[in-house]
Amino acid sequence: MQVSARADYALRAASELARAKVEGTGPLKGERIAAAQGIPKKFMENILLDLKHHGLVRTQRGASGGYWLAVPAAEITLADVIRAVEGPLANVRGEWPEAVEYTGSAEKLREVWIAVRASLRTVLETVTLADLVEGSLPPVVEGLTRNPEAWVHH
Amino acid sequence: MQVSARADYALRAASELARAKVEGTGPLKGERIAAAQGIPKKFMENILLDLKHHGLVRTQRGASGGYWLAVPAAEITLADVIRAVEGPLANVRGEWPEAVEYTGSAEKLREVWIAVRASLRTVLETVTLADLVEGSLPPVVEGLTRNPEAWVHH
DNA sequence: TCACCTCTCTACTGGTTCGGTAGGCAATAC
DNA sequence: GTATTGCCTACCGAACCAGTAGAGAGGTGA
Repeated sequence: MQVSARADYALRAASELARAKVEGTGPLKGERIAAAQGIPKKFMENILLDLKHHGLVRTQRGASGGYWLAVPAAEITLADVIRAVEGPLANVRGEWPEAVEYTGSAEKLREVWIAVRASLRTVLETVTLADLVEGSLPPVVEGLTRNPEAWVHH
Repeated sequence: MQVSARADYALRAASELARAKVEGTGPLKGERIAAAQGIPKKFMENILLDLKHHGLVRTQRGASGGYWLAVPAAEITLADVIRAVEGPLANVRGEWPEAVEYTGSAEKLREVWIAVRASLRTVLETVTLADLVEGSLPPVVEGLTRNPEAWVHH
């Protein structure tokens, strides 16, 4: 259950675009975003292109060009961004959780994967880019982070 | 956010061992487990060896040998099995969620990853191998699967 | 003691993915 | 027309993944 560099970079870049959107400054240049978040520039261009193809981002070329969000930051969830660059949020050996076949004592595993995906969604589909910019997460998510136990790795 | 073949196989094999434990039949041979779950035998031996090294499984060699759970099935969670074969449940670009540094508008991402990990844990640390065998998941997890929306992929 | 069975361990391999780079092309502004 | 910026495809090395191989060690039974 790894979060790839690609997904992480995409979210960081998107958060920069969200801030620019909220603050009303114009298009952000790739150079600026990459520098602000410490992302290799060419790699990030690649990633932002994916976001553009999925309709999350708009662009303009030329001297006064750059990138900006296609819709308000509050309408883009983190799940939207991740799906744009990585495909489905959760899958089992390359298949959708509901597509995997289990036999005998393992039968309930399918439902477990469904539950896993659902729990991922409750976080990633409720947090929006606007939440990142504002610095306040939705109550459900905030609640998960309150438990000190959540901050230790096992 | 992929579930690897290794983790999937580990859980399936473990569920077979759990059933044998609950039913009180003796050690299970690798051959039997592999056949029952359709797992390549040598690959599965490899995986079960990991489970053994982590103290989840005991073994005996020879004609009347086989594999069995080291502790009752109700005391082994799915998270235990996954961690034994894959390491940490969730990490961001190879690091623990709480170790990743974010700057500016991306700062809240760390808390998001913490929440993601916490939500994974609420599923994988509550379901035990005994639950799989009995065919009844804990209420919290069962609840997640009840929502029809959880069964569609986006 | 011998034969046979089953797990143990290390190494290997072929293929895919991942993170990142390169470079030419297309559009925009001045 | 020229400088600037994004667009797009291709490429590359390294790591990882799924699976295989095979010799060896510990058991059992005769």
